Amino acid sequence: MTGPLDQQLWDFVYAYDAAYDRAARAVGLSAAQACLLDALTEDGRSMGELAAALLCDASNVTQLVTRLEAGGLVTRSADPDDRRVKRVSITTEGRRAHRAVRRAFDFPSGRLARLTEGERAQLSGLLATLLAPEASPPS
Amino acid sequence: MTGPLDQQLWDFVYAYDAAYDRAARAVGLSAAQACLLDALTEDGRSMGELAAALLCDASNVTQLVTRLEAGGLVTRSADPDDRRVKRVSITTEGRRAHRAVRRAFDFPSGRLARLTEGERAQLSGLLATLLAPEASPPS
DNA sequence: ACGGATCCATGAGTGGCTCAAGTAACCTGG
DNA sequence: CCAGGTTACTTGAGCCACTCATGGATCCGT
Repeated sequence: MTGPLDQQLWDFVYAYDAAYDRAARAVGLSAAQACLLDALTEDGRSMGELAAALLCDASNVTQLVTRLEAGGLVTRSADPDDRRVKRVSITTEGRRAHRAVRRAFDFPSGRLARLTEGERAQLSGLLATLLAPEASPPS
Repeated sequence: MTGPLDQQLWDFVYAYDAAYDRAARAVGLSAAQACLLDALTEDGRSMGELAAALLCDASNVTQLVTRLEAGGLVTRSADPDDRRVKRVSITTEGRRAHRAVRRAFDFPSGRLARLTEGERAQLSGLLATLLAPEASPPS
């Protein structure tokens, strides 16, 4: 019993994803790289923290950071208190790229601008319901 | 001026994507492969039609179909009327896998079930506004 | 100081994706 | 009818994201 709403959701998510990908690519980044930069708003995060934030393997972060570092958007430095830990900092150019992606990613703001203030409030309420954590099953 | 609604949209899309990926992977497919099977509801589509439907390169479709064919979910056959064209058909097992993905992808139905009928109608209306094509610029 | 745990890197492997070049089949004009 | 252009797909090279297994360095508790 798959209704038109399911299709609308699919289409919306598809458009959203495609828009983000285009925004990142316009700045010369992949979506994953843009996400990593976004996770670096809080500067000086460790590789492990980034992996946790991005819900992926630490090894994946290593490679993403390596590529971003090669592009000069990010730097790696050993934590003085624990030399196992590498802290990643975003460079000035990295910050610029990050802002450029956010600017190019005009899909949400552009589309939401079609709604009235009241409609946005409605949507926010509906999303809050949809996003609420699952009811946890009894232990 | 990025508000909480933007964050909610991001979170929703993220959860939606992750759920689809998990559903596909639970059946032993990638998201892209599941999408291709989904595009094969209309059977006997050509490679080119699939590429157009998936908005990707024909070469990409070749590889996806090759892998799906190796898994026995799909077959390739030359079109008798135009031997350049390859028509792709979904096999019985392919149909089964496709149904399994749709069943495992319970995110939309599960979450939408939290809404009342009226709320779903609201959401549908909002999405219709958000998804409407851009106003075309004057020629 | 030893042994286990933690953090990260490396290497191998899979897949998705793109572009450029190739091949086979079709089609059209002379 | 056949030469040349077009179309449909494949192949190959290359990049990136991602995972898993392994390894090396550092830390920490006993």
